[in-house]
Amino acid sequence: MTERADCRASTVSYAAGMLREQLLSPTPVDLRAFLMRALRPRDCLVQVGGLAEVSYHGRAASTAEVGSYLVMIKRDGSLQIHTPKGVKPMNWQPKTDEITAVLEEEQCVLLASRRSPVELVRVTFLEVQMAQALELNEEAGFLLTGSEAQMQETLAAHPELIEPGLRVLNRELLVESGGIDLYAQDAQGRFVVVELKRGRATQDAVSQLGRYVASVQRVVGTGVVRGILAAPSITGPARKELEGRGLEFVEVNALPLVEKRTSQPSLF
Amino acid sequence: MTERADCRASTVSYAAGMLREQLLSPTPVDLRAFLMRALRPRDCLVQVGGLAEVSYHGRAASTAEVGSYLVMIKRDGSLQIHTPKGVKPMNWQPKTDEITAVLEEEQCVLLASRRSPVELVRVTFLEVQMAQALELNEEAGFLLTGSEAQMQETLAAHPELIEPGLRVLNRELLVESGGIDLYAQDAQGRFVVVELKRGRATQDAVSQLGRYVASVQRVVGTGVVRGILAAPSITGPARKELEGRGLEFVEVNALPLVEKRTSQPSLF
DNA sequence: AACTAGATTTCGGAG
DNA sequence: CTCCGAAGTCTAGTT
Repeated sequence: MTERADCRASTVSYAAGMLREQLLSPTPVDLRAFLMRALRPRDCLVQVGGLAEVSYHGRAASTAEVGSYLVMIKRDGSLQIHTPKGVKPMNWQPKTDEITAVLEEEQCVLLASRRSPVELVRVTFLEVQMAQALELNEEAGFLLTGSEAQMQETLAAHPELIEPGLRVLNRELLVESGGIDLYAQDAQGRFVVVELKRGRATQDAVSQLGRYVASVQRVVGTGVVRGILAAPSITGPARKELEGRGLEFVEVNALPLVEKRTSQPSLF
Repeated sequence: MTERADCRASTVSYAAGMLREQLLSPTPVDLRAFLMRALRPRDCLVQVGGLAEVSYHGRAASTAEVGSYLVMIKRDGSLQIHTPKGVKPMNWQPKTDEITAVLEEEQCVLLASRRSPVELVRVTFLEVQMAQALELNEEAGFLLTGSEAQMQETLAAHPELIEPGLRVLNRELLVESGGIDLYAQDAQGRFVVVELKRGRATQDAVSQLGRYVASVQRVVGTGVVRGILAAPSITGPARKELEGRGLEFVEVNALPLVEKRTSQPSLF
């Protein structure tokens, strides 16, 4: 108890380093002041953890009863409210037009609002244990491999991986119903629509391919238009649907095999 | 500088309260010990912030150069690595089968692995500023309004909102191609497949409806099967596709009515 | 602003 | 375990 009383006053501040400021068990008044101070410059990541009540009104509406939540506000004004489980926040706001902290009935209330769509997240802090402002400044390069875009690049350069004699005419060709991943011609000169999926292909992918083939068919007229779904695998129902529609499946891998590392012993 | 030196040693521990333990600028050895200690019981939320390098191998592969990141590990073993921007973490793992901290070349390395799919997130901490274990235990009720499920409930009870004389036979009727939101019969006794969307209906929704109608058609045989897409609005191309397939669109509102609160003045 | 489609989508539910 | 579909999906790209 005395410890907690002590904590109330404790504040850590460093000129340099990552934890710019931290309050333990602040009063509503102190918390509000902290939030205003920490959020204003929009240059650090702010977190508040403790007992709170959360409501959201916008595209839908939600309420969360009093519980332990961790609120995170990033420099770009994005907000997320985490529960003890799961990657996905309980409530969030990708972009905020206005974010304020007010005092209401002796409690600190965080309001994050957005126009277009009109949305409001409201967090009522009842018993805050920790509030901190983190400096998270060093941004660095990030590289992702294995996306569908990369797969498209590879297959555009090596269409023989799909079928011998295939020649790619277009990538991302726009037709009325959307964008065709690869538009090609086969060895017999027939037009081919290729739809790529980086993961297991579903019925949705078959529908997509079907739409594209129909669009091309309308333009091409009488000639035969083939449709190929290229993916590492396909679900059972999707295969049935595909075959029923006279479309084809070709197995291709999104990730070009990971080389085994011989330099270091594997940890697992 | 002296402050930072002081911090190295600083440790906060409380029997009760939310911040169970916190280290500022720990050494790799201390950090590893902390992580093992904090992660083992799987009863608190662990965060580590500082300079790190991150790599991911699994469904895709990614590498992030040395930068400032905030690592969050929840009780359920989910992991997320945040940059200063955006709701979505740079790297994540929804569930982890094993999570360990090891010392490698004098650095603390966090390894989070998963089978099915095989995935590994690897975080090499170079200069940690803050590591903390938060108690985030009070779980509470969460209620979301305006979901498609609620819309389905409302319309199942009041099918006349879709069309006079409509009688609902089934909700979530499973056919080979998926689950039909509402299966009904119209005033003329024709079978009706209703697909609901809480937002603007797209071509995908039309495809979905088309698949369901086809499935029912195969079962019913000769009789006419109608397909109705019920949503607050529909995109242009989706409407064209819909009409081309002989399907129908009915405008319904997702959110019934939000009661006005008269007890408190609105904040906006 | 509208529309499309990808995503390491996540998450939950049914079989 | 597979499969399916919703989601306040988010996010990026194009018209």
